[in-house]
Amino acid sequence: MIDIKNIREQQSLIQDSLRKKDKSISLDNIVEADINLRELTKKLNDLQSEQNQQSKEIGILKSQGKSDESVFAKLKKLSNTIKDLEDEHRTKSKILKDMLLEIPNIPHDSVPIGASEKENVIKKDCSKKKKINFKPKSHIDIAQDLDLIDFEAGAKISGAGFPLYKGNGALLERALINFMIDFHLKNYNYTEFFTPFLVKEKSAITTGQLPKFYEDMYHTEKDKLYLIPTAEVPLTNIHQDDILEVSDLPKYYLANSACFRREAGSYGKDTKGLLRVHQFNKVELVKFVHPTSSYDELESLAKQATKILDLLELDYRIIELCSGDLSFAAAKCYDLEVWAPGEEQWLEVSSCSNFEDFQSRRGNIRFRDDNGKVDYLHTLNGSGLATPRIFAALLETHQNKDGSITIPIALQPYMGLSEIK
RNA sequence: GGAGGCGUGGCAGAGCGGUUGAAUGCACUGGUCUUGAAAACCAGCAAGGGUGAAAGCCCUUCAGAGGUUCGAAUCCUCUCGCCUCCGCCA
Repeated sequence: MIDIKNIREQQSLIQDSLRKKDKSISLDNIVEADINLRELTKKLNDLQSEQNQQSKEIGILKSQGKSDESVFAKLKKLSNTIKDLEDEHRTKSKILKDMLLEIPNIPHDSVPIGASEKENVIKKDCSKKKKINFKPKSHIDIAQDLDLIDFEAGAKISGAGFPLYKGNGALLERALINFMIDFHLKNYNYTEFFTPFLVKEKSAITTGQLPKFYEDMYHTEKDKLYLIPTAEVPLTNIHQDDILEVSDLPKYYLANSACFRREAGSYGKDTKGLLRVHQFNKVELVKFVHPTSSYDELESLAKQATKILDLLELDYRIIELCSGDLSFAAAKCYDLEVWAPGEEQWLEVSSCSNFEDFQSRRGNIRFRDDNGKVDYLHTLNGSGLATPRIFAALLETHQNKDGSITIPIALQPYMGLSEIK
């Protein structure tokens, strides 16, 4: 959420910035609603002040046994006027807040300007272009040949997009998760969590999934809970409504979780295999940091995630997203993509974003600085990493001509195997 | 699912429907004292909004949302959370 005060003071500047993300955005309605609301607030405050004062006087008189009931009728009228204004105020604040919740975050100045993913910038290509001197199979064929995933059974149980990992496939999935968690814990100062997978609406508003992307989320009708699309949601909301001490920052949190995505609007795209599924596992990294350090933290976050790819011996590149491709809540974002030689395409396996104070404002996550001043902190998150596409790229990259898969050395202790055949 | 209890400032814990944003204690911050520290003593110590150059002034907030009343932390209703007992269950 953008601070209404900023919008008020520099509407055109902010609007121009937002249009780098989405050309159709206008702040006119918001500014008008804000002016309107403040007028109402002032009127209401004045009346409340009057009411408070007069009620106090009555109290004093009464304590002296000199109560004068003749003013009651007048005050009753005032009281009713205030009630009406309060109703109006409530309604109008809610409307303004709802409008603000629909406004995306402002892209950072360093973000390249562009309308779509075509204008994303390849920041670094770290692929070694490992030679495969035979026609590589797709991960779907490999998984079927080695009996790692039963897509049909998954579809029977839950529908398309719910892969059923089996045997060494299930083992590989588990190994990947454990390897990644251990790597982050061993090398960086993270606290591990295991979170709820269902969250309240409020939590999904904090991180920016709601209200705008309601259609993308699974939710339970009776209890009005939402299945998390990423552990970012519960992790970030750990500090909902908290005021942290500056000495507690930065805080680094990590969790593996199942992630649930309806993928509404992408029917027919990547329907086969592991490239786009409704449920997958992801190790998520979340940072709560001081506002002055958040861009340094973003660089280190992205770097950290790439180390996993190095250790898994995968070809990857780092993409700097252009303004038009930035997600709703992000001010700046790097995507990591791995090369899948069977599919012959780059697969997004991680998104590392700085949200600045966008989420902290929504979730009321603040810190007290050295001077005792309270302010919103900055939040970041990054996948470290999402398994299904890693799983796919790993099979396709490390396949051998005889159909077997060589397990990267870093993963072997977790598999107890050096190859799958 | 049934029965009951509870929810007040960073924490603990008062609070008769009327200057209660809220006693008191602890913690914290500043000061006095001390060679230094501790102790003692003094002072300060919520967040949000509006207005203002600032000091200040005004408003809101005692889990959340409504209601009663001239006036609500205090009374009523609902919701949420926590605890205890019973039932069910991994």
